[in-house]
Amino acid sequence: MADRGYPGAMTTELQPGAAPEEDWLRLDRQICFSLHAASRAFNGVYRVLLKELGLTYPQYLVMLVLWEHGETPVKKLGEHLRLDSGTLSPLLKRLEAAGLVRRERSTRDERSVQVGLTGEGAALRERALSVPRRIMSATGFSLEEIRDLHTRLDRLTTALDAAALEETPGCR
Amino acid sequence: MADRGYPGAMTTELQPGAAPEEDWLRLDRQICFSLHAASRAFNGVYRVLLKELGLTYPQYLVMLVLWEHGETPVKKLGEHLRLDSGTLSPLLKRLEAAGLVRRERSTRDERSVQVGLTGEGAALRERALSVPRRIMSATGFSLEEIRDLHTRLDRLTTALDAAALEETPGCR
DNA sequence: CACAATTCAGTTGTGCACAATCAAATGGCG
DNA sequence: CGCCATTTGATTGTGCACAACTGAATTGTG
Repeated sequence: MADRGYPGAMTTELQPGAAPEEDWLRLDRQICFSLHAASRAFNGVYRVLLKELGLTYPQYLVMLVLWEHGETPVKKLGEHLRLDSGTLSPLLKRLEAAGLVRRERSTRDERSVQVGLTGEGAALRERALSVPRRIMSATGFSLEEIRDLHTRLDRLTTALDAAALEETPGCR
Repeated sequence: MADRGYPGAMTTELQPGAAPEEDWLRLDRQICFSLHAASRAFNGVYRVLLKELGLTYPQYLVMLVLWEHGETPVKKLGEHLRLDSGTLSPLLKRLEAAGLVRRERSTRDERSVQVGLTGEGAALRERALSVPRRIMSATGFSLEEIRDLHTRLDRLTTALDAAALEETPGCR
């Protein structure tokens, strides 16, 4: 414990191109790792808050989409949340088993499955209203800071997604 | 796709305390979600880069610790990475099966298991040296931006961890 | 119409995250 | 010594993430 801080910061002043690759290895761990850790820390707080709603964090994300947009096909849910059917199918079954959503095949296109809210699922929204404020206060960040962080993270995600596509071996 | 931007930004100007809780719900999705998405996007890029090393991202994190600190007990690994034995035990077994690490019970304290590098595991470090630079370039961020982001994320993680402890029902 | 390509959800398999529980080893105390 | 709390890793169970594959339905093309 108590190993916060930059392990590379003590060795060199890190001018671009001047640091040996050794230092990058150490700094790197801090970059990717801090994001990883922040994501899990967020998950931990949500876990506590959402337990009283009977939701996991990804299930909460699905409910947010349904509360905002109403009935939605699985495909669209996946686009909103960037999740594929391998993740969504079992997750939606659990939400259905919990009585929060309905799943039924579209009559127009038999390939599509429409996901909608049950009365219970729609009612849960009221109890979820306090969650965002409590999360906000848990971060200790101001609204402006959160916005700024959000902008940076979105930029990061866009860049990383693009890089992953270029880098993928069978894709050039 | 193309739903980047703040869904709440069009409705109100979001002065603290002035926005109705409805808007918080929507803004919230963007905050937690952008972090979640960034984390998975990072994971995606690492997945591509690390495939040629035969490592997953969490396995790479373990190797980073071992390359930096040498032989380490499981307990210490967990503290460095904030992971418990339920995650580490099977992960380490896979690394052992891949011939990259050794696991052996300490002779001093039979409860402790020391994890060390094999020759192959130590040699892998050379091939991993280029990873951080490639990740850096994938983000498109400057060193300064990365540092700044790192600082914010660490602050966020610390605040969230503290909040989770306070919020935990059986802990007050 | 027939047939190939595409779209969409589901299934399977692997791996990570974490809570809960267990068992063995250790160390302290009477 | 005998007993008990603590430490430490392992195990089990649930749920998410994602790749690869399956199969049904739809669409495009000749």
